[in-house]
Amino acid sequence: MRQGRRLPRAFFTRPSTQVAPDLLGRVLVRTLPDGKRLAARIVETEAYAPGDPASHSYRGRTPRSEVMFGPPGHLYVYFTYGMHFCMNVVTEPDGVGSAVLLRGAEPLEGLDAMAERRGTTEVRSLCSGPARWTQAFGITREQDGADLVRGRDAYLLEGEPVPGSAIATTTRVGVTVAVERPWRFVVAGDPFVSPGPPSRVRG
DNA sequence: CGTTGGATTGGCT
DNA sequence: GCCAATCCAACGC
Repeated sequence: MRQGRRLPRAFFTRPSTQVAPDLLGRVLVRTLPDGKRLAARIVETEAYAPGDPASHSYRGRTPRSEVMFGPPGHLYVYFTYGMHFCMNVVTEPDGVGSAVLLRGAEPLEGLDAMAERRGTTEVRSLCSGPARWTQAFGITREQDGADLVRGRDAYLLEGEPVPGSAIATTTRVGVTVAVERPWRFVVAGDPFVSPGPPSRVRG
């Protein structure tokens, strides 16, 4: 299956609210330490913007959020709830704290390795949910800051972008502030989207 | 330095 | 539907 070329730096050098819907249909590839390759098609994202009270960048640079303020096209990985990792794609120019949370994907390649890490063979439980996906892909603190444009650990391929008419928006999951910003983007009706708030298809 | 609660998940009622 | 698991960032004193 052909997935095209890597997404270039310029793809990420835009507002997170533009990058988030544009990431749907793209393919995240992971090279495990043993050389095995995993791939999945993105179906669910969330945008976190500068000045956004829900963003880790809202209160300025901290050791944790530092990568968010760095150059675009890098991975921002954080640890939460004492046991889970979540991964983001850094957006906007160097110096701006902005990113897109990767929340869900359709497994394409390396399902056996994903199932082993996840402890289940249920395909819809492998990468549907931000912490499930990082576990399936073996993404931890060690990949925080990884360069998706030039690196080998993880990268993004063009895949097939999803047209606006097939994208639905909702409020962000688990976010109690800034509910007026409907910045969760999903492929409408896709079975690999995790359950979430009621969605509305874009016009 | 102590407290609080989180961009979650899975198991149990 | 409810809640425990389990770390640590951020904030207040």
